[in-house]
Amino acid sequence: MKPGSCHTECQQVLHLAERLCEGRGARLTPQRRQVLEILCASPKPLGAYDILDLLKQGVPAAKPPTVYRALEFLLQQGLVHRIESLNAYVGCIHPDHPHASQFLICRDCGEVRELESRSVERTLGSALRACGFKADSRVVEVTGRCLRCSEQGTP
Amino acid sequence: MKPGSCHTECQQVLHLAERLCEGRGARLTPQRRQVLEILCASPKPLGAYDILDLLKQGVPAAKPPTVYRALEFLLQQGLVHRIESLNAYVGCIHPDHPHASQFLICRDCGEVRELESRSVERTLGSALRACGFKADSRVVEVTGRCLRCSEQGTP
DNA sequence: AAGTGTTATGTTATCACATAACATAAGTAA
DNA sequence: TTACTTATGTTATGTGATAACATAACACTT
Repeated sequence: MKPGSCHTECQQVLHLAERLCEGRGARLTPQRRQVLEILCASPKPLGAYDILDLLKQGVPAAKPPTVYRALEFLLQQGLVHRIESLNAYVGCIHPDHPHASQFLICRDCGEVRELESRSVERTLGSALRACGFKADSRVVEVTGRCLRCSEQGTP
Repeated sequence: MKPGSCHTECQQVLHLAERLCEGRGARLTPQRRQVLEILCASPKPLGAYDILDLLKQGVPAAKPPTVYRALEFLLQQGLVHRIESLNAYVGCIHPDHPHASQFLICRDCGEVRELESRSVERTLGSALRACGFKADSRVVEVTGRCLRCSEQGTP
C-alpha cells in the first residue's frame, strides 16, 4: 500500500460516510467530503494547514475557516479524529460504531494506528466511576516506536 | 484551600524540587523556580502566555522563550506536566517518583487532577506489549465533570 | 413560485501557542 | 585567566485556531 494510493479503502470509507450522514440527516457537502477524502488518502495524520494546501487543489478559494469548519463537522460525525499530541487529524477507520479512540503514534515512521483495546477502555471506565468522574471524552495517545520500526533500524 | 493561596503545599513542593534538582546536578535557577512557583500556586492549568504574564511581575523582561525554556527544563525534571488537550501546564503534585500521568479535566470548574491509576497503567502496558509497541510517553486525558461539579448544578 | 428560517460558505483580521536564530552573560573546571 | 558549557536576552517568525460579519444555498411552509 503506497501512501496516498489506498483508493479501495478510501472509497469504501467514503461510501460508508455518505450512508451514515444520510441516515443521520447530516449533510456531507462536497467540501466536507473532500476534506474527508484528503484525510482518508493520507497514511499519516495531517495538520489543518496541510489539509488546506491539499484542499486548495480542488477549492482554490479555501482558507483556514474552510478547513476548520469541515473538520468540526467530521469530528462531530465521528468520521475523523483529532490527535491532541500532534495537533493533527486522521480519518477514522471504522466510523460506524462510536468508540473511545486510543492511538499509537510512531515517532519514526509517523504512522498513527488506532489501538481500540476493550480492556483499556474498561479499566479506565471503572477507574473513572470509582472516583465519580463523568467523562465526556477520553484521550489515550501513546508515542513511541511501532513494531516494524523497532525491528528495523537503530534504537 | 483557596485558589492561589496554597502556600503550605507550594513551599513543600518547591523544597522537594530543590532537593531533587540538587541531587541530579540540575540547576533550578531563579527563573525556573519562579515558573514552577507560578504553576504550583495555580489550582488550574496555565497556558504559556498566562505564565508569561505572571512571570513578568518578577522578571519584567520575560518573553515567550523565557517561559518555554523554563518549561522545557521543568518537564524534563518531571516537575511539571503538559496537558495536551489544553495546551497548558500544571505543576506535578508528586515529582519524587516518575509516573505515567493520567489527568481528569473538569470542563466546569476547570480543575485538573492526576488520576494515577495503577490498573490503567498496567492494562495499557500489556496492551502495548501485546502489539509490540515500545512506548516513550503515554498520554491519558479525560475531559468531563468532576464529582463536585456533577453533584452541584445543572447537567 | 415566493417567502422565510436555517445551515453552509466566503472573507478579513486577529488571537493563541511555539520555536528558530543569533547575541550576551553567567557558571564551571582546567 | 582561559576555555568551555550552560543559561538567558532579543528579534523575528512559524504554526495552529477562531472571531466576526457578509453572502449564498438549502429546505420547508404557504
